[in-house]
Formats: sequence, C-alpha cells, structure tokens
Amino acid sequence: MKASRTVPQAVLHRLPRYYRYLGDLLEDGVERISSSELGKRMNATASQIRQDFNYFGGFGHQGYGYNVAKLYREIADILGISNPKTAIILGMGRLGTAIVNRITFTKRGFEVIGVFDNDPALIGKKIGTFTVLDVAKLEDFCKEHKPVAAFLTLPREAAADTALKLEALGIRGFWNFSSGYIRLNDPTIPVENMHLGDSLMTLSCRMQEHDIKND
Amino acid sequence: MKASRTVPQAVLHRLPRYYRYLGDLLEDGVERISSSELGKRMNATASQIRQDFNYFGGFGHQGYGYNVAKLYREIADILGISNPKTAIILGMGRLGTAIVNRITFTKRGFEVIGVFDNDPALIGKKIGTFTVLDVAKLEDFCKEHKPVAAFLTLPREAAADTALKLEALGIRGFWNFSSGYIRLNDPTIPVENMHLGDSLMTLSCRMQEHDIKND
DNA sequence: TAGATTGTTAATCGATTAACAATC
DNA sequence: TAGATTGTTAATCGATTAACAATC
Repeated sequence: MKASRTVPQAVLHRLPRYYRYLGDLLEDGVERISSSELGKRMNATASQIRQDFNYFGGFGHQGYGYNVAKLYREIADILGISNPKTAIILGMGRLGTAIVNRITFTKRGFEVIGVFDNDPALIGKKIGTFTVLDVAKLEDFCKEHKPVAAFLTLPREAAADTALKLEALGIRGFWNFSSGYIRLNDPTIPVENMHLGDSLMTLSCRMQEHDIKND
Repeated sequence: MKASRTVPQAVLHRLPRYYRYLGDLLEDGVERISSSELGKRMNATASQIRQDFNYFGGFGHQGYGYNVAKLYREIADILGISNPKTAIILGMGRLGTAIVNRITFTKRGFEVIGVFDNDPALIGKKIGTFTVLDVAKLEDFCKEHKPVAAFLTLPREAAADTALKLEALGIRGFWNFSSGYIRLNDPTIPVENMHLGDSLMTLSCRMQEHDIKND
C-alpha cells in the first residue's frame, strides 16, 4: 500500500497510538476487532477509526471488522518501522543516556549508529552498547557512515547551530529535545520536537483552568 | 483577566511557544511588536496571532502593536507560571534525574516537593537538591504535604497503577513519560503525555513520506 | 492629520461525526 | 438468508485565514 502520502497530519499523529493498541491486542491473542470495539477501548468514535483506517486503503471486511495482525503490519509499514533509518545522537548527558536506556530504537524505525558529546569526561565512555565519540569527529563520521537522522539532546544554545551543521552533513530528520526551535535551510525536513518545558506549561495551564490550587 | 476558561485547545497549545518568543524579545530589549512582525518570526499568520491574543482579552493598541512586557506577563498568568503548584516525581532513574537537572520547575508553574523511587539503591541518595524518598512513604507524604501534581517517570507497567493510587491520594494533574496511556476515574483530570516512542515513530513516518532512505 | 495596526466579522478550509447503502 | 460491520458520502463542527472598519 502506497497511500501513506495522503495521510493528513491529524491521522498521522494518531497512528502511533493505534499501533500500540493493536500491538496489545495482538499480544492478548485477539484476532479481529470492530471499529466500535476499538473505539470504546481507545476513547474514540467508531466513525473516526473507520475514516482513519481508510486513508491507507480499507483493510476491513464488512460484517467482520479488522484483522488485528494485518492492520498491525499495515500501520507498521506506514510508520516505517521495518525500514530502519540510521541515526546519531548528539549530547550524551543524562537525557541522552536516559533515552538510550529507555527506547528500543529498532522498534520505532531507527538504528542508532553513533553517539556524540563534547565533554572530555564522557568521550570514550561506554553507555549501553555505545561508546561516546568526540563531537570533533562528527564530520568525518557523517561522511563515512551517512546517517540520515539526528537526535538532539543538547542544551538549547548548542542545538540550533548543531542542527544547521548536521543539515549540511546530510541529516534529513531531527528529533529535538532542546527547548529552542530549530530553523533549517530546507523547511521540508521533518523536525519532531519534544519540548519538555512547553508540555509542563500546558499542564500548568490546564490545571489552572480546573481551578486546582494548593491547600 | 479571567478569560482563560474560554481558550480553545488549539490556542492553548500555542501559548508556551508565544511565551518563549516573547521572553526572547524581552531579553533583547524589544518593547513593542506587531502581529505581522511576530508572525514573520514565528512562522505564523498575523491573523492567527491577533485572533489568539484576543481570546484572552485584546492587549494590543491600534497603530502600535503589542507591548511585549505586558503581553508576556499576561501569558504567564494564563499559563499559571506565577501560581506554582506542588508536585512530586515518581521514578528517579535516569529519566527522572535528567528532568530534575534540566528543567527549572518554578519557571514552568510547579514546585517539586518530593521525589520517590522503589529502588533501594536510589532511596536516600541526593539528586540535585532532592533526597530520594521510599515510595512506601508515598501515602503518608501525600496526606501530610498534599501535592497536587505528579510527574511519572517510571516504567510502563508501574505507571497505570501508580496513577490510580495517586488520584485517590488527591493528585489532580499528571505529567506522564511512560509509554502507556493513563486512565483515571475522573476523566477531567488533566494528563499531559510525553510519549517518546510515539514521537519517534511520527518522525519515522514523516521521513518515510519524504522518501528518505539510507544509502 | 495620515499611517499603521488592531479587533472583529465573514469566508475558507480541514477534521470530526452522523448516516446509510453496500456487502461479507 | 439475516445480522453485523464496513466504506463512503453528507452534515457538522472547529480552526484558520482574509478582509476591513475602527481607532490609536
């Protein structure tokens, strides 16, 4: 199925969630599921689920529902899980380390092939299965191994410059944890932001709306 | 201004970003800014910015623009920055530690008053300015100090149960880093999710749409 | 005053939900 | 076949953009 190109933003952001739920169902040995049943579990309307699943080519059967395994594979394909993209991590401080220890990259569509830092205390250190490389060797590394994605777990000041440098070195996708916004020369290059501070402020705002106060 | 109640979802999620940009302008000594100028910098339409700023009560002046300092304070109020909410952190592994070291909670509307873990190797350890407490003491702690928010940096399995327990103990806002989705008894309690895995899959999908492949 | 820029209404666009005929 | 459930079209809802009169 090549319909992925037409998947609208709103649907795209629901895909990982569908993927997770279907994975759970699969583990539980569920073979088929209807849009209404899945909707109940996921807190969504059956209509939306059918609409969404149709953007990538109607895999249901009338009177039956959806085959969980088939749908799961289908979404995995659209997400690009089985097509791992080479990635490097910039910044192996506590956050970079936490991420390496927490996430199975291959289950999310990536293969990490190098991790970098500029801190002499970290360079050469073993973190998980990776040895921290000197950021001075970044250029040579990129020329040799041609990674396509970069995960930025560095401080705000460093992130913007590093991103531009990486763009020049051929990086075509960014996962950004720094609080700054990244502006590249090519605005079509995808940048996924994990803005911790923004998320926390959103929570603060929502709690305030609910008139939640300390005693 | 009490208009915050009417701010729609879409606007709410843009507020932290406005806040950051205005903070930068303030630091640069910019006194006033027009919606078109801000739009140019933030990659948004002037129309949207005016529309957004109006949801919380029109602070601009015709022919002049917006006073940066005034607007900044206004947004801070809506976000609840100056009204710190007491919070506890559950899970002081690498991720919890990274967050404590990275985020200035008071600048984001929270005051962390306790951090917990169940790992004997961590309990009693000093992390930043906090001493890790035994999760066995959670109940007593909550009864005594009545925190209103909880940050969940624990593994998936533990998160759902812990959240329910915390809801019963009076927690009224969750910042969730675990990959699972949290279902509370009261569905109006705000839960802000930081789903690292989902974000990474979204990046994978977007890169795939751009036909980005490894060489 | 004239120019600039807001506040606000109307038009457009996109996303969600409802409805129901098609069909397994 | 009858019942269930999809695929798909139409209706609704919300969010974005355009336009322009109000006014500093």
